[in-house]
Amino acid sequence: MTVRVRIAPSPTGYLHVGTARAALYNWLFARGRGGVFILRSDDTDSERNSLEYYEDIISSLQWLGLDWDEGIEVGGPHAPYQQSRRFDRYRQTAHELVEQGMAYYSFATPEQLEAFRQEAQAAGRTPAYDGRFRLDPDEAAARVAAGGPAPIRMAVPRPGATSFHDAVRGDLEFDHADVDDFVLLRSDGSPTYHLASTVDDVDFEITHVIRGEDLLSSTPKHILLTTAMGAEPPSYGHLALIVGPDGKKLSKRHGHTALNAYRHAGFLPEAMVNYLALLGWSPGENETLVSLDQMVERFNLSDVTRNPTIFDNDKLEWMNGVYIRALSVEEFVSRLRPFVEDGLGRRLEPAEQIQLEAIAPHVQERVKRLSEVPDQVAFLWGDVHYDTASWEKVMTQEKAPTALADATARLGALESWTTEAIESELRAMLAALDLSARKGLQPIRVAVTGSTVSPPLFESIEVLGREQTLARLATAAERLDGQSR
RNA sequence: GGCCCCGUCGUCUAGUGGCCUAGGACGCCGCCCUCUCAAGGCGGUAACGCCGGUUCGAAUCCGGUCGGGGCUACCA
Repeated sequence: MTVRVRIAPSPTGYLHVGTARAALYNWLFARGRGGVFILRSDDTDSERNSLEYYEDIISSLQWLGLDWDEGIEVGGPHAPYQQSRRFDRYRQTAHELVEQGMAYYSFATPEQLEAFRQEAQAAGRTPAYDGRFRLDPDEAAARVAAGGPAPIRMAVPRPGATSFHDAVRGDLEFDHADVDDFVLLRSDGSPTYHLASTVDDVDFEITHVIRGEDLLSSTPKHILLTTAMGAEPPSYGHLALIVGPDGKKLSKRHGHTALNAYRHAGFLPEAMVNYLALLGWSPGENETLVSLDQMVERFNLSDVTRNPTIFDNDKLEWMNGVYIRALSVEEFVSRLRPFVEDGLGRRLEPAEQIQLEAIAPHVQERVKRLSEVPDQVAFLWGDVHYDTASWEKVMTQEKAPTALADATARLGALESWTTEAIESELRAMLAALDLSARKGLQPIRVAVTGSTVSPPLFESIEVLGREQTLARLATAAERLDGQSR
């Protein structure tokens, strides 16, 4: 039997990192067994859906490199893959279940239900509605015919229990006393999540449902429903939740939960995928850096961990740095150009593009995120901005003026503007003034780049160019002079 | 409250009765390298929640306990 798995986000928010990880695991599972990966849109909530979120889900998945074989955008044999377009099918199913006596119109009032729950809780029982206010079929039918709106509830067989084997957690059993007669169809005729999701899983012939642990206790409902529909339940595998530093389900207050935030922050999709994969799964053999291909080869649901995992930004950043450094310089440049142009607020001129390519190898090993690059290369274009702390720290040194003057003279007279020549001139300056490289070069760095922290000085000077370098040395000298008077 | 899941360094994890004086990675600390910052190299810090039991032997099996989390809607 062909493996068919799905990921079913709701377009009521940007793609969440937890959903992204679930998508990745489903994708790995499918790809590793010649299966089919499906992208479905669980858009039953017309109030909160938005096109922006819908598009974000698609672009985020594409960015990660997770392609789907069937689903929204690409279509497939079971199209449409949007729940909002399948309401008739859900209603039909609910009505069929009523006819078969497996579900019923519920006329229990909210007050009755509330009182029941209170009482159950007070008595130390699970507040699961057991259908005690259910009308007999004839009376219910009469009230429906009279136009009384009512939700359709599942008639959960009691006593009874549902047991299943969870691919990551093992054998589980739920007593039906703890499963309530859940609503299938609301009184306004709209389907609940349980109904829509289960009907789709059956119709789309899903074989394995790999999803978050938050749905673990709803699984008996889904199995009951599937069976009631006369279908064979899929296998289930529940992933532990991704939590914040406080151990609670990852949410906005912990920081970024939207995958696109990481994209914009300059994380590479390769790094993101690698990190996400390791958040709850280990390839074994003490390995940390794993490519998508290797993951496909090794991924196994039984190797997925059961403990909740805390999202560790530090490790993600470290990993991203590793991936950035592994890029070829050309690749690095092409990926970071958008970030640089964004920072600049304009397109790069051809000459600037050449400068960027020249400085790239030196910033490549100094950043953990692409978004850090603009700041590091900003000194190349536009006016120098002197960082106050840097200036204070370095330019107040006794020999700073002399070093600037000497460097200006030497570089001004330089014939070939190469890193090597620049370095030897500046080292000659150090020797002449009896300064250590550590101390003597800092004034030059601040004069040229504006900060005590920059890419390597000699390379930076070469890339900046003779004209600009000399102009900046002059500006710094003037400014220093002005301050000393 | 009820039901369910989970419990190895700060974090992600390896570990499936002896190979564990518990391994790797991030972080942190120190040293080296060095024109700044990084990167890199070397070294260090640090964990089996607790109590019983089974066993010649337990991180690994069992029970309890404590702790954390999820669900508990005509949300998804």
